Amino acid sequence: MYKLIKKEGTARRGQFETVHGTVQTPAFMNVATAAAIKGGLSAFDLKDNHCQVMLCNTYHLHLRPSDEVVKALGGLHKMTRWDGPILTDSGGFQVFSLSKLRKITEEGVTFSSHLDGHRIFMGPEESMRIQANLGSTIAMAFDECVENPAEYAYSKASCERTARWLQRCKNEMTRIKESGEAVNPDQLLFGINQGCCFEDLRIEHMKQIAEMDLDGYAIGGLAVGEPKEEMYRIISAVEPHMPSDKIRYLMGVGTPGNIIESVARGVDLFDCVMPSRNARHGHLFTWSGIINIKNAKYALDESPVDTECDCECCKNFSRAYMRHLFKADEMLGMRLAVIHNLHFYNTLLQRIRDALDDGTFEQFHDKYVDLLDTRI
RNA sequence: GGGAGAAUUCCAGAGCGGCCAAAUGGGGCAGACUGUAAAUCUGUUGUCUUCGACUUCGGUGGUUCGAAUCCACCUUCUCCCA
Repeated sequence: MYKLIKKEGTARRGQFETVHGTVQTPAFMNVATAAAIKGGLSAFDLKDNHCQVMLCNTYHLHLRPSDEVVKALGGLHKMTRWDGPILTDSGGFQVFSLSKLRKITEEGVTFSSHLDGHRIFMGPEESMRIQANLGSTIAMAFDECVENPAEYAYSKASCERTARWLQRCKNEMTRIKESGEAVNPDQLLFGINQGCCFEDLRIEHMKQIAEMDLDGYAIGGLAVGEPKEEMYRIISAVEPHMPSDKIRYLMGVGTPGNIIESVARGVDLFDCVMPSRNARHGHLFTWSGIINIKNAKYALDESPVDTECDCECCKNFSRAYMRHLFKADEMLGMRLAVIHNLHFYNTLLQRIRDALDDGTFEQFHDKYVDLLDTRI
């Protein structure tokens, strides 16, 4: 359950209690789509790098190894050896990202598997059943993430359908818990706000789902191509209508600057593939801006990736060595890079919490909001 | 000693008279990435200030309106026979 500790303006410092531990917020969840952090990291690496919540994906795990197998293995926690909170994404984002391979109806969505093309049907009930089998701490409602830009009429219809799907999610989760078949009987459910970039749709939808007494509220469908000013505008429009006694999660966001700006607008929880994916591609976050470790200028640079960082990579190795590992295509380079970026993001959120505790978040914001997103 | 073949832009390797500054890989340089179909994708890679111009395909001559492509010789390398 969410407990607000302190506010600075709209920004919130709080904590979120779950059966798998308490999350200090604002927090960043580390993405482990297929129950592993891409780049070769395990749950133990996440622990070492101050990760609070691991995020896994319903769709991917349903395909492989299948949620029945995960259930047979005792659930995600036992399988991955991660003992903290796990949030499972519902598969809703794949409605968006697999857009060329899908068909949406009131019942749900028919996908083509990205692995072998076979047809898969997933609706609210299927998503809830899969997430129950996975045994995550937090299940996300099955929603439609509408692409941007979108027609108003389509956004409205989609939004209303997502609201109906949410009720079905809630009903199905209740049914599963009552049946005694859930891997985690205390599994929480978060609802997801949609409405594209239309403030009235967003607000109306938010008011509607706020009445459903869910365990947390997410803002979805942002950072999908719209300018960041649009994203901030929507967050600020929706925020006053989000229950203040519930945790708020901005899905799929974002850059360090996006996170700082969104915390300022009242968001508590984030996730993003950016730190891990960009790390695999050689883009590393530092407290002075973003570097591309593959650039020739680092060939003889013996300084660490970031002098302020105390991750395994920065404590032990030079930029020159990291560049070499990337150019030589050595797995170690990628692993160290992912460790560094996740450590950076988790530290970023720690510093944000510290600033909120000290009442100095505004200064922190002004110093870092642009700096951290700058390519150097 | 005799014979056969080959030399192409950073590398490998196409090209075999004009559509060639020269395919395709690799390498190099750079860019993108926001609830992960992503260890992926894109651009660029002779010189000059863009259109365009200029100098390139071992070397030197030659044939031709035109040569990386044909001819002669030279150089180097590979292979075969002694």
